[in-house]
Amino acid sequence: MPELPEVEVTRRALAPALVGCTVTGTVCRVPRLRSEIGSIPNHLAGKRLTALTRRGKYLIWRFEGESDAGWLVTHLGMSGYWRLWESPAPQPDKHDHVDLVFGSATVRLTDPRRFSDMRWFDVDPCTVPPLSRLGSEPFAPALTDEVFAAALRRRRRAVKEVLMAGDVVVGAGNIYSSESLFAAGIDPRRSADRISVKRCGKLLAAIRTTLSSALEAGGTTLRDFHSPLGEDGWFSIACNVYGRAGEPCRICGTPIARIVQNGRATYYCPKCQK
DNA sequence: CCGACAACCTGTGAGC
DNA sequence: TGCTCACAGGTTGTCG
Repeated sequence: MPELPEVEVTRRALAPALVGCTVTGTVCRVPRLRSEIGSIPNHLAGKRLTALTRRGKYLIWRFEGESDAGWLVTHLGMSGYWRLWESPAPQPDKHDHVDLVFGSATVRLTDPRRFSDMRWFDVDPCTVPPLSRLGSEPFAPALTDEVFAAALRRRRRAVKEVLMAGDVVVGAGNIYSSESLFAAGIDPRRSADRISVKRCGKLLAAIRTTLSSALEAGGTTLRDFHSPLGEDGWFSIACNVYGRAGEPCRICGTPIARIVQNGRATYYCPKCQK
């Protein structure tokens, strides 16, 4: 569900409330999400959260204890979200799987589809898989037009699939990949190695604009995304192509096309995107 | 090494 | 109303 903007919105809501606080309790109501999570409470008990950062769509929780420290890495999958309660959380509902209690504050992970995940790391998670395999952060200054173009030139594969793979640049999922390609006027089926340097620059700018405007809007085009502070189900961003198959392109009026790439729906304007 | 595809789950909306 | 089917934001593992 959540792409980079939703994860960053989550991070920004949780960090001020929780960084510096110590874990006083945990509850796991399911034995596993995508992987076993039963051991998580053992790792967290009594540790202080000293940083909450993000890499791609992963949240990285740095915990420090008296004698040991480590990192909790969480991912929201397709349908997960964290909700923050400053006072004791209400009775758990059907899909409320994990609570992390920090004194009077509780963060609760809810996820109907259970594709979300959490894992404990004793070493910096960015140095080991799967995070070590991730591509550049979209807003990293080191990701210049030239670097981006050079990376795309090495891929003989549809550019939409390259964006989705996340090993060149992270953060744009299925919605924002389609939207970015529309904004850049690039056909999602075009092989990544056949995009000019100039148009690669345009695509990178489009990815940045798309993600940052979603972020500014408070994070979402997603039907059932819930922000940690309880502002639910927004529709603050009107998509230009995603989910609009058959509807007229907002630029030229041509019906928006829907195709499937690598098992995922892709939307584009056959006239505006070449 | 790469690409195609299944798997992991539940919920929702469309069509009958 | 109620059934069945297709499809949904992501990642990972397997097979050819």
